[in-house]
Amino acid sequence: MKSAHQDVGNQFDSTALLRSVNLRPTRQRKALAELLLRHGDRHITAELLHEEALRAGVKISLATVYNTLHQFVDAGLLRELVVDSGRAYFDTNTSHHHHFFDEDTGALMDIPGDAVAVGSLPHAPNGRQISRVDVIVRVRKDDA
Amino acid sequence: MKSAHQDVGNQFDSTALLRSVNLRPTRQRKALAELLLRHGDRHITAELLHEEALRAGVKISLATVYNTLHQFVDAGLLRELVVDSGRAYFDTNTSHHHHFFDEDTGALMDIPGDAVAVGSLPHAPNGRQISRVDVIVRVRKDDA
DNA sequence: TCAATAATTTAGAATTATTTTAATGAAAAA
DNA sequence: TTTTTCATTAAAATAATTCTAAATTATTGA
Repeated sequence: MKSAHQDVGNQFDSTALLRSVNLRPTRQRKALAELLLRHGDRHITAELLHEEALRAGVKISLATVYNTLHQFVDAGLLRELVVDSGRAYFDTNTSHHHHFFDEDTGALMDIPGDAVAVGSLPHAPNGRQISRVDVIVRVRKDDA
Repeated sequence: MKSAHQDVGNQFDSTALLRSVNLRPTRQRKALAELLLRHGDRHITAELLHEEALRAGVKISLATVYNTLHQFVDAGLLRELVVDSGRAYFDTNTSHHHHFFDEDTGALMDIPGDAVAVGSLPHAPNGRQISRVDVIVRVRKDDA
């Protein structure tokens, strides 16, 4: 039998995590943090995460999923990826790395380690500084 | 006085260009080809190109601008860029090069020559082949 | 040259992803 | 607790793009 407390057996302390980035540990934010960060690296859209939360029995609106994802990005818990226009992907891996993007399926994959090396960057124009370098390796079905 | 023929003094033959890629040289397609390809490299959105066409006195609908941009991409006359989710940019430079993206202003700039070198690419997963490698160097106002 | 055919354009409706609004509910501070 | 502040939500609003079906225009072949 399940205990009466809402202990779902999460392996990390989402409350502490949220507190550490100055976000109130609400039911919704804890649930999303657990869905997103419990497992290893994930690439997900707001829409899909919302569906996943609902399937997991979490009552949450799509607007809150959007809000929360953006707050997580601001807090450095997630990184936002732009690979096809029209939808935003969120990546739970915030360390420096690049991506494969499958043009046929829309799937995103991390490129392992430093398998991509960007040599010699140009310097940024006028009063600008480089904030990030994104490398997207687009792949598609082999025509062979 | 202007001649009675519709000779607007374009420096290249848009009709021939369109024919060469199997697109009928309609009034609208010729006008867009001229706006896009007359000058050097451009990065533009459908919305902005539409406004520019209207300002130039070309009667054309936004739907046609979208259709035409995609046809030009398919024909290899343009390249579509994805840099911020929500809007698509089209680049008149179809040769191999990369981009700066100014996160503050939304401006795109070509990165000159081979100022960016991508060393060692990983090979594509399973039955996939690499179709393109995009490098986007995101810049923002200097915090200094 | 001209009708017949096929391709293109268009206005407007529809779609998709996302953001905003204004009201209600929950967490932190007093 | 009570108050204050922050978060959530449903629903409406917005933005970019695509679709639809009708009207127009380009090309082809007599």
